[in-house]
Amino acid sequence: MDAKQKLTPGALYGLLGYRLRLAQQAVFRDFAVSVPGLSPGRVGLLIFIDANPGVTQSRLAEAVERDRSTMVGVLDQLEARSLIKRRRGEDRRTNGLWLTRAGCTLLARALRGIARHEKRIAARLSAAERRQLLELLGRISG
Amino acid sequence: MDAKQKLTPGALYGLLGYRLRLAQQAVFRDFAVSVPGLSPGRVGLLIFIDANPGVTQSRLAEAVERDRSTMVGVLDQLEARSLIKRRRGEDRRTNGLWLTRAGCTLLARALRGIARHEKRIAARLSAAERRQLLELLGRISG
DNA sequence: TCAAATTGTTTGGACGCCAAACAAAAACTC
DNA sequence: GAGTTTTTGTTTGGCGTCCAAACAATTTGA
Repeated sequence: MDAKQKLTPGALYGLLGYRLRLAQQAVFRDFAVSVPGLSPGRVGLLIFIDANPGVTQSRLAEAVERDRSTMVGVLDQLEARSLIKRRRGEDRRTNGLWLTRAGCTLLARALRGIARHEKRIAARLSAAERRQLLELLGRISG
Repeated sequence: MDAKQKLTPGALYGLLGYRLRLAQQAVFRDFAVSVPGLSPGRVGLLIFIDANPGVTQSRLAEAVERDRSTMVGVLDQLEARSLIKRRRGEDRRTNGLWLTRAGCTLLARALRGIARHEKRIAARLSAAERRQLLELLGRISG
């Protein structure tokens, strides 16, 4: 009942994958607080569509490194919430993607939340450290 | 057909959460190749149980920062594969966890796979960089 | 002794990953 | 131009992980 026996982390704590998961979990939790109602992944899509209006589903999926088939359901939901619209392209296989006005508005709000979020996260890192973290992460992503 | 219009990443690429996801995805993909048949999370559990035989479900969940309720199903599966066993503790609410012999064997094999995996990942980083990456990730995880 | 907390569990929901298949449309090949 | 191949969006199904709320059994604390 007294002191719980100490837990030895074993090899676990030295594993990159494990440490990445812990970090990502912490970041996502903070994100959820700062940007309610929109998951990191979804905001990412909105940001990307905003920066590339008319982008195709496949190219979007490729750009954010997600599966084409995963994209369908997510976009369905965003469309159902009237945040984006699809429009058939001249290549009639494709759907072009645009933000609706509501989507723009929500994105703007989300971006303010993200700013707070990033600020809170970055508070634990100096600017140089933050930059280097991104650099090292980039090296790992290939 | 020629040059696809360039996609501008927008604010996305500067976001820590996004970059963490990309890195983790890359690491997990490589992991899946190096350690077939066992997800990173599950190997983590085996490692932890091995280092802390008799550990309780709740304490295990807490240690690896997962939910108690998530743990149940995963442990069910590991037990169904005869990799671990549960045994009721003297506090009769608890289940103590141990690796079975098969679990030990599989873990040993997995650890060899992980060694290859980490080596391949670490190839993109110097030892110092790797150390610093872990340090920075730790800072973020809180 | 009685109320409160803990443990494992179930249920239900959400998100994201992947693989295999399919029809429509476009791009190639001959 | 006819026929094959490729691409695109889609559906389906499965897996892993996360979270919240509830519950019975058990232990702890008042």
